[in-house]
Formats: sequence, structure tokens, C-alpha cells
Amino acid sequence: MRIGELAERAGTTTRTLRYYESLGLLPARRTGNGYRSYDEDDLRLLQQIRTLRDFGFELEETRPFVECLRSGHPAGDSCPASLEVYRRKLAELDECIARLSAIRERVGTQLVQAERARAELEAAATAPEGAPEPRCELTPPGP
Amino acid sequence: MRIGELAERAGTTTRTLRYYESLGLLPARRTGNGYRSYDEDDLRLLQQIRTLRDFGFELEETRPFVECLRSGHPAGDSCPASLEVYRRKLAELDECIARLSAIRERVGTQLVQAERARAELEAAATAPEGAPEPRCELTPPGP
DNA sequence: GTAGACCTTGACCCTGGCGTCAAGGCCAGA
DNA sequence: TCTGGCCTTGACGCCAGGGTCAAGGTCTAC
Repeated sequence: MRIGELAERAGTTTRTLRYYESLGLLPARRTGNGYRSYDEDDLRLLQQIRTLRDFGFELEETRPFVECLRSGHPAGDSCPASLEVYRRKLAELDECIARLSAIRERVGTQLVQAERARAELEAAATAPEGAPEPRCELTPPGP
Repeated sequence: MRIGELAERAGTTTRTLRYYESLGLLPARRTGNGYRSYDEDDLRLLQQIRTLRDFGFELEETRPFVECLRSGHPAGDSCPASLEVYRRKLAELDECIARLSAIRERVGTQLVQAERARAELEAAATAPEGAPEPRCELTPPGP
């Protein structure tokens, strides 16, 4: 099959396939007129790549899986190199989740504190004229 | 103070400060010879920006905080626009963490399954000669 | 007066993963 | 024969957040 058909069947674009070829990730045979030619195995390789990318794997990280499949294994993750990528990815994900969770806590704390500070400001604003703090977009004092 | 000193005190670079100025995020006054001139307030604005960036805020997201500070408020998060950014960021973080956690589970499951499959392959390889499955980098059968 | 440290603007480079043109070749149907 | 649809390579753009020159101006110290 040609590049357009493969792209469509894999739910991607011809540009993407040419890009993968430029990386040596998914090389293509050529027909007499120079057109790229792919078969069902290439489709499987491509699906492996796209699946991993959906998981957030970088293209380079998909290479061991692709080569594993290409060397005749039934699954891309049948080879030790692929398992190693899985493990690295897990560690990466854990670290990322931990970092984001820590930030989430800090931002949440900041929000609560800032909201409390604003509530006090508003109370002071509606209360008998205290010191007129600099106001940003405080809702105008009630009627 | 001039740009070099401000950069050093804030732990960043002159290039970064010029970049922020080009975005209108941290404009600078100029001295007679065209040099940028900053004061302590600018340092506070810059610190606010850097702190938020460390939290993963994009530069545009820091703008409400900076403008809040510049309008005379004691803290960058004293204004409603800043609180809104906090809330959006929290939602974003929650979504991101949830997505990563789901992926983490799927990758973990894949790893376990692939490891089990490999263990079975190895068992078959060390057992009495079965069908010689295509081997990738299987450890050579023990002595 | 000159070396050296600072400053100026402008411009190109980098990362990843493509999108989007441009200019032209190949092939099938009417 | 012409139109339209596929294909080819090459090259630039984009996103953020700057890094890194280059070529030149300014100021201070010796």
C-alpha cells in the first residue's frame, strides 16, 4: 500500500510517516516510480508507535518496541530493551506525578490563603471606613 | 540598578529580562545613555514571576500577578484575576495528575504482563527443547 | 589612552512533532 | 488531452523560554 492509505488506516498523516522515516523509525521500500510502499507489518509497527505515543512516550522511546516487533517477536514488549523502557517510564511517571502533586498542594494552599486575605479586606471595606487599602477590582461596597 | 545586577540578584540572566521586557511583562526605565534601570519594586515583580514559573505557570499566566503587585497590592495574589489563575491552574493540575495516573496504571499493567510472558518464554527455553520461538536477546540457556 | 567590564539591538539556534506550502512527477478516468 | 488526485523532496513555521553570537556604544580604572 502507499503512504496515503497507510496514514489513513493508522489514523495519522503522510507528513508524520515521512517524518518517522526520516528518523529511521519506519523505513519504507520504494516502487519503481519512487513511491513509498508499505505492507501489513508496517501497519503493525506504526500502530505500536502510535499507541506508545498516546501513552506519552517520545518517539525515540518507541524504537526498542519497533525493533523488537521487526525482529519477529509477537509483541513489541517481548524484548528486554522494551521492558527497560517501561520501567524507566514508570519511574518517570511516578516522579512527575509526585512533583505535580506537591505543586498542587502549594498552589491550593496559596489560593486558600489569598482568598482568606481578600475576605478580610472586603470585610474591612464594608465595615466602617478603615484605612483605605489599595484596591484592585474590589466589588464596590454594597448599597 | 542595571540589568546585570537585577539578573544576578534574581538568579536569572540578562537575556531573560530583555525577553520579559519584550513581552511587556517587566518594562524598564532608561537612563540617559540608554541603559535599562530597575528598582527594588522591579526585583519583587521579577521574583513573583520566577516563583510562579517554578510552579509551572506560563509567563502569560504570571501577568495578572505582576499587574496586581504593580497596582500597589501587597501580594501578587491579592486580586481576583490572580485567584482565577490559581483556580484554573488547580483544575489543570488535577486533570494532568489524573491523566498521568491512568497512564501509569496502564503502563504498569503492560510491564507486568510482558514480564510474565517473558518468564514463560524463558521457562520454555530452558525446558526440553520445545518449538524454538524467535529469540531476541534471551539469556543463553543455562549450563 | 586604553583595557576591560558593562551595556545596547538584532539575529539566528535549540527542543519535538509535526503542519503547511511550493514546485513538480506519475497515473487513472472522461 | 486534460483534469484531478495521488505522490515526491525541500524548506519554513510553530510553541516557550530563552542561549549564544556579532558588532558596536559607554563607563571606569589604571
